[in-house]
Amino acid sequence: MARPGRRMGAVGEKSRELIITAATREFSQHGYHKAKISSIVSKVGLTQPSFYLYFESKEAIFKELENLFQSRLQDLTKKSRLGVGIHFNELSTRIRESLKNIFEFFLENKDLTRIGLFISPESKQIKEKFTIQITENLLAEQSAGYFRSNVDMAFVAESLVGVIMQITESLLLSGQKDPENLAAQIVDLFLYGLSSSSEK
Amino acid sequence: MARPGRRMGAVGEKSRELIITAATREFSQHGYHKAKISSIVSKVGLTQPSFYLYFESKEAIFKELENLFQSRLQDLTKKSRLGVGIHFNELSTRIRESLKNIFEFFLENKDLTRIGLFISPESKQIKEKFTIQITENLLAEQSAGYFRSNVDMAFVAESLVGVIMQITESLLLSGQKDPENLAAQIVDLFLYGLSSSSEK
Amino acid sequence: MARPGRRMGAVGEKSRELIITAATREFSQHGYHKAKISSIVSKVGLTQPSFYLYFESKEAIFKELENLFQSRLQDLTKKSRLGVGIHFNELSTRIRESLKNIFEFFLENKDLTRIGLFISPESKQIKEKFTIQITENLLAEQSAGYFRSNVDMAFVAESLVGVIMQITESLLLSGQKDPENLAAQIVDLFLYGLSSSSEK
Amino acid sequence: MARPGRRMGAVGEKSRELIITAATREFSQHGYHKAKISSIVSKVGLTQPSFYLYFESKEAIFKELENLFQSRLQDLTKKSRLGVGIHFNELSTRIRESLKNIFEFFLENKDLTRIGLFISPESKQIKEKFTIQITENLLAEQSAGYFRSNVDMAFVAESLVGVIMQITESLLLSGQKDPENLAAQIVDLFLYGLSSSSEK
DNA sequence: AATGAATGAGCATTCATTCAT
DNA sequence: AATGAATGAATGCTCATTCAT
Repeated sequence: MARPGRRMGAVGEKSRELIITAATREFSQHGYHKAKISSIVSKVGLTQPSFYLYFESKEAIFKELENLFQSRLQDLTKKSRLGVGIHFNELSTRIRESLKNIFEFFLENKDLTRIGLFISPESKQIKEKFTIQITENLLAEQSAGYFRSNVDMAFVAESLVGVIMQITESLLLSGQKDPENLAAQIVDLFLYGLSSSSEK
Repeated sequence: MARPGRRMGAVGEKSRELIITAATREFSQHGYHKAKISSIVSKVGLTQPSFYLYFESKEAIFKELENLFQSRLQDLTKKSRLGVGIHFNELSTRIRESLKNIFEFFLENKDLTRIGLFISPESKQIKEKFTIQITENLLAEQSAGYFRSNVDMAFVAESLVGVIMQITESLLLSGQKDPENLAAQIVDLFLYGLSSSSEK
Repeated sequence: MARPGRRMGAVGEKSRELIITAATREFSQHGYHKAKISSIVSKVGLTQPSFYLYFESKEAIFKELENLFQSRLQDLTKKSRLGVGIHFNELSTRIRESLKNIFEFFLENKDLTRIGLFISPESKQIKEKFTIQITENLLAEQSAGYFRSNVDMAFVAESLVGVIMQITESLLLSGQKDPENLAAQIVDLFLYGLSSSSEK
Repeated sequence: MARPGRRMGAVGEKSRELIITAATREFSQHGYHKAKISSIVSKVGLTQPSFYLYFESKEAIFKELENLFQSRLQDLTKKSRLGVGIHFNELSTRIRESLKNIFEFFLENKDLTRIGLFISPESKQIKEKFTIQITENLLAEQSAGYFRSNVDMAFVAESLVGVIMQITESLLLSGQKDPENLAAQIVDLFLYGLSSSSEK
């Protein structure tokens, strides 16, 4: 059994950190099953047993990465709740800002994002929590009268999450578009729809 | 695509079919790596080597399932191109119908859908092709004046695909909502958006 | 169990013959273990089970080929015993003739020869029997005064067999030299040796 | 050539050595295909996976044994080139000595020799190289006037190699004759031939 | 005379994990 | 803090062979 509660000196701390980084890359590139401990550890210049000095198991480090992603994402979402009483004009700006922040986080943490959103078997749960938070935000905004009252915000949240996932995978991580741009397009689409009658 | 050089009678054809079905379920439940050939064939009442009578390898049957999903999805999407000159009123009905068909297909082929959309490493490519077809459909509709001209249809297609994926995973396959309902909500959201100014 | 004692019609006889030929080639090219029944039989346009109509097993057909080679080789060697009372002058001619016959047989039956001499685990025994026959022939010739009396004919026979094997593998089957030529060189070497004192 | 990237201490070095020895025996007795990794390692008191700590694959260790045999044989042959200007009387003694050394090497490395000469699919190439070296040695000796000028030394080398192979298989490895004896007989035969006219 | 269908038996290889040092 | 050495457990795949038709 490994010693997860072990006291660590500076060197150990550094090794642990390096393993985390290497593992993030490895899992992101090869997926959970094809990722090899031996490969992770050799990138850092250590041998296999050293891995077990810092982590219980392959699964354990993977879960740690999942959690890391999830908690950072959560922090980000929490911040994005709109304050009450903002002007209607500011609305789209604020939402756009929130989305931009999320995309920027994804872009700055490509590998971790790939793990959390696309590789982890827990991705469904991760997305669910994400969806719930968004739903709450949207509901608040709907009560404030910013949105149509006859739209199911839970459904909108699911949709928004879907769009974010897809956009992230195909346009963001590939480098085709930048956060600002994507955020703007999403807001436009979700606020005004496609109908030619809403042409500005 | 059976093993090259092997002739098959009715019994063999049946066995092959049964293996396909069992494999679809196995891959859907356990993912590619954890799926076991032994498990697949034993469901059918055969032994391991029999598998290799009908398929080259584990990878080969998986690819066959991927292709099966993709080609069926493609057929479905092709059919959904709107004819020219329909009334504006019919538009949303027609789109709703198309979405409903897709969701119904997903629902009737849950396991295959899970493989094609969520398990296959090719899912990105599958979604890309799907997106391209949708883009084409949308562009035709945009030229016909049904949609705002200042919206990037490629982006809308990506978004739509994202929504379809997410909705499928969280609301459709879980049995929470039915195709009709989901199709209607999507159309409403995408056509009119959230803005309270578009409240009907 | 197969039916080796089975009555066969003309068609069966033909199939059996074709399998023998295909098997000879297959074993010659790939060795015993890598040779595949499926491969043999498909060359003939039959399916695997048909093989067992004519042969007990993979091992059985291989043994049959071994025996075929051995008995043909034996016949050849028996014929080459020199008649008594030939002139000393004729001696080398007669030996040369015998060797030429052997090489011609090898050349006309390349695949079978490869099996008998180089592939079969029984090749040692085959060569032993061959050696014994040659020893007998040589002893008769030695008693007749053709050869030095202070040379061990058993040893000479072993040597001769060794030369024949090596020459066959490296110069004959590869097509570099012809039987006549090889036979002549061997006779020259074995009769007169290398010593410059025997220079003619 | 150990597994790339693996460091080894004294214990590992020892294990590797033991596996080499066990493998040599196993391949020699059962041939390449019937030799089992499990059998090899269990002789050493290790389990299957340990094998892969020291060797890439079954094929890799076999090739290593082939190379080992070949390089040792080459060293031996190189040493046996006769110095210039030796007395004619010494000639046969020197050749006899060389042959004796080779036979002694074979005898001391029975299993390795069986692999290199009789089991390896590369045996033909191994013998070819051996033949080339012998040819060179013989040519030098022929130029020095020790041998008849009208004999093709390449052919003699092939013959000599053939004799050595056969004698090794049937008389040496079986323990029937000793190196000294065999060397003497070969020299006698090759130098003076059988002809009763060369009777001493 | 031939074959479609199926299987038993076997074997190399991979990888996460442990432990004494 | 790190590692050399070793292993348990698992699994995909091959091939000769059988048998009912």
